[in-house]
Amino acid sequence: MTKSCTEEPSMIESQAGSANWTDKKQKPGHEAMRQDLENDEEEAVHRLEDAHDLEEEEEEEEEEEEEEEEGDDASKPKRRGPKKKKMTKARLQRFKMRRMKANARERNRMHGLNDALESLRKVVPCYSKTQKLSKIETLRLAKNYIWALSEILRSGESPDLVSFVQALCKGLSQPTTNLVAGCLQLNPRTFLPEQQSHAHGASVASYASMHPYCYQSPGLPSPPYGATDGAPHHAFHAKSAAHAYGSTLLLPPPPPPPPQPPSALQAEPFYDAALADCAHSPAASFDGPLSPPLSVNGNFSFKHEPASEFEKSYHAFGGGVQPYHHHAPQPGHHHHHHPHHHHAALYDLPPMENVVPYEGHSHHERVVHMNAQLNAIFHDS
DNA sequence: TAGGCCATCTGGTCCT
DNA sequence: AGGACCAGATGGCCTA
Repeated sequence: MTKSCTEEPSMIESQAGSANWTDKKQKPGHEAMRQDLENDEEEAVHRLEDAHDLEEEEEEEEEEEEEEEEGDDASKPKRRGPKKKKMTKARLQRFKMRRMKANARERNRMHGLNDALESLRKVVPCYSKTQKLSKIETLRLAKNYIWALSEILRSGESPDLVSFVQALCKGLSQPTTNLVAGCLQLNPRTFLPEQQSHAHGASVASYASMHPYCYQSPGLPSPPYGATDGAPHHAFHAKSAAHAYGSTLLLPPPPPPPPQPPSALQAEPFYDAALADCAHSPAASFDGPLSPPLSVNGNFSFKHEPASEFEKSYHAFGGGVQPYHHHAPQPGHHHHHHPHHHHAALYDLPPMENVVPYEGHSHHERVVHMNAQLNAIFHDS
């Protein structure tokens, strides 16, 4: 960054409200604040735009001013390079306006990013409006989730619950791991090596057979892949699609959800929004146009990461004990909404009662039901 | 108080 | 030139 001494943006930092904005941040929630900021921003921009009319006149004065300045500054060494223009009032105004517009754009951009992240939260396990996963944990969980589902398609086998949850939790912080386990109603003790044999007794598919009505599409919605490139749309093609693409796994859309008994809906308070969305439109929980097919390359594929810790622990849902890295980042103890304080530490052998089901029970059931459906597809076709 | 998370501002870079 | 994207800096909020 090359700052000229005459044009010093940091000096402008008191611009029309940046100080006010940070002050406001203290009070209301972020959502309310967002609106406040935008209002303030608009106001200020308008003010500046009004002031813009004056610029033309001042512009002419500037030229003269600059000439003068050149002359009487003989004591200082002359600066080489392009002549720096003095920050006159008009220029200052324009700079402020540019800066404010850029700030507004940047805010909107970040809001869009956050909205996208929020929609991602809704389609990975453990969504809750009130207890949000952090951004980084959302991304990690989503990555694991994609990988796990891809693996189901690739192998055509139903993973056992423990392995599935382990896969989901790979690389997540301890609190989030607890959360996911609780969310999927998995006894955290089953993560322990000595408990593995018990836990692996029940497969996802067999669990699904006991909970046939719990699948709901928002948890595993019709994904945004495959619609733009002629990839198979019908779930019936899942197996062939997965095989056809070899190491680049493409996830076909999941089968349509089975009929929902009213009870299943009622049991899903934290999916209400998603369910409502789904009621209006099957794709309502997704924003914008469909994305290209998901490629499970790079981080996920065996081909590219043949010995990753993730893969090893997962090993085709055969199960494995998730190692706990004590240096793993702790996502924090987050505001009012952070989930981490609501679940005892998984690795600390909490008493069972400390690990409460996460805001209902459904996602796990959706997952297992989906697995059962995938299995049915694999074995019937 | 420290640390995690977050929103915002900011200047640089790249692209159209 | 202007917008999008990015990363660094800053400061607030929250919990342990």
